[in-house]
Amino acid sequence: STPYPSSASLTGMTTMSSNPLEWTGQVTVRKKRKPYSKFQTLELEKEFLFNAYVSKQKRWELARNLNLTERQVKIWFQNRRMKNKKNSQRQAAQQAQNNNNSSS
Amino acid sequence: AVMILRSRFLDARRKRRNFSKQASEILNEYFYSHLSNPYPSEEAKEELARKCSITVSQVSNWFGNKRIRYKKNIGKAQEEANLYAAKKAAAGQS
DNA sequence: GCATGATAAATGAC
DNA sequence: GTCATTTATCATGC
Repeated sequence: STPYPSSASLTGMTTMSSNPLEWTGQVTVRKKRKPYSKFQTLELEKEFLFNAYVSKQKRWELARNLNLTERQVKIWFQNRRMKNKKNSQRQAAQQAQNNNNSSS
Repeated sequence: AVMILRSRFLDARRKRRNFSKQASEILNEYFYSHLSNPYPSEEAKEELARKCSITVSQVSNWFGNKRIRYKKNIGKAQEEANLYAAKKAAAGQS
């Protein structure tokens, strides 16, 4: 259950004896991560406050106003929801820890 | 703007601490003993988290950073790899 | 001054 | 859609 297709046969490393670790090879060419501007992040956060799930119409508007692609807006909301979830879990764990300490 | 400032205080990077020597030892031993597939299962992550006294997310962060930084150092010194490889060999002796 | 841990964009599996 | 990742970047430790 590896995250990426480990087809090591495409770069001709079949007879490479020095490095047999297939997981070190990245197959796909991914675009470089580029941090968003303060304005872009702020506008996205404001919309996220209204609803964590953005409609296709709203997504199109955000993409045009913030000079982003619809795919970038979609992924931003996905990542933002994961961040929210993670923070909720963190707070829940912290609260449980506090309850344990107070009950002892 | 207020939310940005608030998020700065919730940002764990503001209060980052290095892991203990024992924790780093445990994580490195697992990494180099599973070098062919350094992707611990959820159960393995939980066990590592307990042994290291850190959270599962911190274990995931550590392996993510370790994998990418190991990959970038292939072809360079990598004496750390040799160190743990020797340690593993010594442990495997009869 | 880099080493290190955590987070922010971006991808792919499912 | 979620979610475990990869990767660059950030912020800190020392």
